[in-house]
Amino acid sequence: MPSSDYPHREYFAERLLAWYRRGKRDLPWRRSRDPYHIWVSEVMLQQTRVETVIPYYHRFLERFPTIDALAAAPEEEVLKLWEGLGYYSRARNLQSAVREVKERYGGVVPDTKEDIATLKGVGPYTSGAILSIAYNKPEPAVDGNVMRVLARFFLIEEDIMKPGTRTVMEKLARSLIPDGEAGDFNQALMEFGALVCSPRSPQCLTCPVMERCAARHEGREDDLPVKKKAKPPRPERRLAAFIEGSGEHAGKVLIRQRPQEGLLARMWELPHILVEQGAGTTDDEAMRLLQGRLLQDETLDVLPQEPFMHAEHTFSHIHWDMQVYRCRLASADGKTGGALPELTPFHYRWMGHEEMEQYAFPNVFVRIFREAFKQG
DNA sequence: AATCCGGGGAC
DNA sequence: GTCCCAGGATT
Repeated sequence: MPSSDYPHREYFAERLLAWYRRGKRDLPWRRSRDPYHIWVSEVMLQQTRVETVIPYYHRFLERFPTIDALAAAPEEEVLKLWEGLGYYSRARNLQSAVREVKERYGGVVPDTKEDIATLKGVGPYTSGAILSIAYNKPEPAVDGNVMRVLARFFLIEEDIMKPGTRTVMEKLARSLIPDGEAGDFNQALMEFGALVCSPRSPQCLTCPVMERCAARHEGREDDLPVKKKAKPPRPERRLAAFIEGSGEHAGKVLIRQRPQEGLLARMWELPHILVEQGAGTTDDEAMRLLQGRLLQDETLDVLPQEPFMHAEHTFSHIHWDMQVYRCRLASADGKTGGALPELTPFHYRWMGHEEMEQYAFPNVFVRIFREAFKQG
């Protein structure tokens, strides 16, 4: 159905815009007009809450205030500033795209859909967000929030997980933008979704457009949007080695860097192995498995000593159940400086406690280190 | 169309 | 425990 057939479009847009201007939140990126700053905020906000992003946004722009600064930075430093935010390819893509802007566009963030959509990590949402917020161009910025709001007010019952539904939403959202008000209107839509038309128990009693909300009239605001349920994360059992050095490496812990691609790409971690679900259920068996597999796969000769701690971590699609064992190196003299594993996908290194700030770790390992160093 | 890619907060 | 969030890339 054509967007022009949806009723109360003008009412909806004007009321929402007025609501936004009456009491919009004072967010850090709303204090800047720099398209680069807007861009950074939008990438950080992908799948991430406003409150989570704020401290990262400040730290990131303090260190990389300009496109030139980010373009010139070492990649590890960018990754370290992203530590804990998740979806780390966002950081790599952002830096890659910033370098592209510097080289191809003379350091000016493009202001056309065609150009900006070619940048790495800039999809339909981020493209529309930058064009509308930074340049006030009448492009829709449809995220999960916007789809929820539109699904309710206009009673759209298609599954919002289907790509086709997104197209419908984008057309409708485009048709709603008041002349010359793209930036504020798009932000109004998202702010409204976050504060009033929330996923669960929407605040209909304070809603500025409740009178003409189709879902509200049908009493179905709790049933919309329709969204197919995601598959549960598959369980993975992992055994990790907390290996403390001796001799010249006394007081240090052996860490390794993950491969260039895939899950947690280029992040650092404790050496660990993936075992079958039923395997290593007793500590004795687990320690045998750990020793055997680290030797076989990584040519890393360790002697597991005792269970150290247990850690769980859930990604979108995987659940890690990780048992950590305190280990010693098997080599008698402890001299392993030239004998760290090679010819594996990982890069090994000794790390002193005070060197943690140089390496980016997934949160599950940050938690383990924090607990380990607390014990001394 | 389905899967991969983090982490945390609200309930 | 459950749900979902200011999504994008890859296949």
